[in-house]
Amino acid sequence: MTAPDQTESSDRRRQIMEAALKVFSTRGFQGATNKDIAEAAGGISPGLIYHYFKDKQDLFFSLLREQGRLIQLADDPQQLMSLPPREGLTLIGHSYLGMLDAPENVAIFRIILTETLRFPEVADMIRQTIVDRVFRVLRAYLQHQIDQGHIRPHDTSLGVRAFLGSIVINVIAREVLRQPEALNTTNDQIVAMAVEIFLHGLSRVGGPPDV
Amino acid sequence: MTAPDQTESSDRRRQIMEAALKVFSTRGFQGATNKDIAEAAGGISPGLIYHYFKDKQDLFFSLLREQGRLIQLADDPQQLMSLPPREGLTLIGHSYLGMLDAPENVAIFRIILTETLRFPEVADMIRQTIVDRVFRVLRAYLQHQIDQGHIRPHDTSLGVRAFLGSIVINVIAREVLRQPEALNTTNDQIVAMAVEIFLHGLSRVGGPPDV
Amino acid sequence: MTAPDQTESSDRRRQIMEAALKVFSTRGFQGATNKDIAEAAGGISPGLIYHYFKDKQDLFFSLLREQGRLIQLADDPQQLMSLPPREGLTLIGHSYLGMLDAPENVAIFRIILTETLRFPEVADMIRQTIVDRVFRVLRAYLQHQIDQGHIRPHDTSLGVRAFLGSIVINVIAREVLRQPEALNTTNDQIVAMAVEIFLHGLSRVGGPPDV
Amino acid sequence: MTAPDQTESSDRRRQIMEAALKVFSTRGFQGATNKDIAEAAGGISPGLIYHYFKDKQDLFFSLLREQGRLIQLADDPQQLMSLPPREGLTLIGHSYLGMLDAPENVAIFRIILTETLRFPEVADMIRQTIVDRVFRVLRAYLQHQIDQGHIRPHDTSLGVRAFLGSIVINVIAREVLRQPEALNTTNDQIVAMAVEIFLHGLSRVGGPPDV
DNA sequence: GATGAATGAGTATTCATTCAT
DNA sequence: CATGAATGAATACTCATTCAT
Repeated sequence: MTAPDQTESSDRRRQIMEAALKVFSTRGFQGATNKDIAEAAGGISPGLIYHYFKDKQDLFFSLLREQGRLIQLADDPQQLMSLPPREGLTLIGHSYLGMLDAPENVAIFRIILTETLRFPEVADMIRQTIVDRVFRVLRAYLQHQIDQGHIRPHDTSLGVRAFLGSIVINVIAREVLRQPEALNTTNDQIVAMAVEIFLHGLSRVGGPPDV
Repeated sequence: MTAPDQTESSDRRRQIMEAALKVFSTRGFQGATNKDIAEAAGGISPGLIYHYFKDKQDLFFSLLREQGRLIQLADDPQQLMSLPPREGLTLIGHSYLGMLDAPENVAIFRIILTETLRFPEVADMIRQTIVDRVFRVLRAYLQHQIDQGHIRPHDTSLGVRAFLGSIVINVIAREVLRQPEALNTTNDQIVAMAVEIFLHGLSRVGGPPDV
Repeated sequence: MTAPDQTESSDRRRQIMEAALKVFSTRGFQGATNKDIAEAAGGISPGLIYHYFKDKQDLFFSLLREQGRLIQLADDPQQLMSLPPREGLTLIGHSYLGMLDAPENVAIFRIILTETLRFPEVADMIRQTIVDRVFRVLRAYLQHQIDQGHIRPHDTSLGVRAFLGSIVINVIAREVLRQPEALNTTNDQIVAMAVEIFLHGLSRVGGPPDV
Repeated sequence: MTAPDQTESSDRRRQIMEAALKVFSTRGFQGATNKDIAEAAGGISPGLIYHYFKDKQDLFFSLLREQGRLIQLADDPQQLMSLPPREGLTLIGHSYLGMLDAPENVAIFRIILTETLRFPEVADMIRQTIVDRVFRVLRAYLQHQIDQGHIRPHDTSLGVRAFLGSIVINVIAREVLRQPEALNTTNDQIVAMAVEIFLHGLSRVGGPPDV
């Protein structure tokens, strides 16, 4: 008659993880108390967390694992591959940057930066569930464009990092350092600049006409 | 004949700060206990820390402040300005990246990423003592090259971030995420790629000959 | 049939306050450790105190506030007013002195003397919850007796203090200074002397016959 | 050539005791740190205290002992005894109350109230050096007046306390409870009221004419 | 499932006291 | 005499975790 227990239980579990995501992202792993999390989860009792998770660290890792899986990337390689460099990179850039705009993902991003030092496993986990996926897609795309003759051959591992770095640093400047200039920059500007540089550079010599 | 002995007390202070730098950078502000720091400072009594610093936060901030001041940048603008783009950017890139190679500075970098969320003041301090100085030098250089006609006019704020981002991300990949590919990359490769992309991009169309 | 069990938690709270009252009154606020209090409260864990009180000062103030409320005074003004001076003052004197006989109230009295310097708020609180109430009753009574022509007009504020002072000093002599002579004096003697003096004085000139 | 060491040393000792008197009286024994005292003593080093006193408690007791001795009372019994009741009591009252007006003595008074509970020895010491002396003088005076037929025979121990209590309570009301009415009262008013009550009481029946 | 009282192991901090200089 | 660095013991307070209900 009643809804299956399983669902109800999963809801509660998810509710706790969502609360934990918020709290961990603002206070860090050590700074977040179980009481904080319990309150953020709609005022449940701190003890209840231990019905769903072995301990605080288990909650933390479960959170990263499951949240990491939810992150959506430019994951339609089929369609991506057929795009020419400017369009493809713009798509990837926006996809990646847009991902960092969703509050849950900013939270994850903060946690990565914050807790990776304390828990080496977090670095591994994040690499496996997020970073490597992005890199794989982007490297495949670059290789494809090289094969197509649109882009010069180069160390794509370095190339991928250079391209993503020129985008991601803006998020750090915004969210971590809160640099005034960075706060006024739109995602469009960021991606356009990253793509333009990646493809043509800013040198006047031998480059395309002025931007 | 020798320098006066009065440095003894300052030595102890410095000794504590150096220990704290290590401990904070691996365990974070909250994770570092005074006991840890006291042990790292050669087994002194934890109470002694309070002779030199008001409290843990004072130690932390003193540390960042004084360490931040020590960071040496490509600070000879005179010589820098006269260099053509490739040489100038390479110099800046190496200067910046080399700075991050010194263990104390990697520690500072980790702390920045880690504690900036918990202490907004840290973001301010770091911006003032480090980031803004780097940005100022680099923006001035770019503007100069634009004025000279070597580089196309563009939003230099975005340009600076793009260039530095394509370098700094390698440090994150190395030190934070410990990506295997990033660990095998030399500083020379990183800077060369960043400069090449920044100046000419990787597009075959209208670009220079293959790298 | 029996009262609901929900008092369990309040019982614990009260148990802690009672223990604290004892410990504070003998060791003072600073001298009382949470360990002392926890042990006096039946060997509970010191941490448990923080379930019921924000911190040590909150426990201390809660204690004074709630205990202060419990103090019963000659609070039936109706009946009091109709009594002639000797009976009325004797009643008030005994009521006040008897109050100081209860061990909890001696404890409160000690705390007042002891901590009022460190916490000005304690003085305010005690004045409001205890002293002002006593003074109000007694001043009203004196004024009434003046109006009735039984007592000469005078500054009743000073009069009240004189009467109470001649009683209270015996408690100080007993409980604080432990003067041998004071220890042998009964409450009856104290009150009788205070009343006699207050009404007739001890001068032979123009006074009543010998006591 | 230099002043005798002994004096210089005594000066330093006295300087520390004076500083300690101030600090103890505002912060209590436990609340006063050696650092506080050293600073109040003109910025000497905390360690120096241990040249003159065995430990903090020794400083505290030395202080009370020596300060107690300094307190000057209505100590010319010869002259006192010859005064009639009103003049004699007024002199004693003013002498006692005036003593409490000197800041050092208010400090002592506060310390008595505050630390007597923690150190039973303090009660003994104070009783011996101050209270008993006052009582002895006053009891002798009362007995003399009784013998002279000026005052009715009574338990002079109780009588002394009643008289002093009606005065001292005003100091408590002022200094401890900070009662607004008490703050506006002059010493003259206090003593006059205490003497008037002690001699004639406030009853209209059989008393002297209105005050 | 759910609560929240209870514990115990920690942690920052304070401070009297010592002692080398 | 005098300093102040150094210690160690104490202490208020926090919090993850457990468990009886």
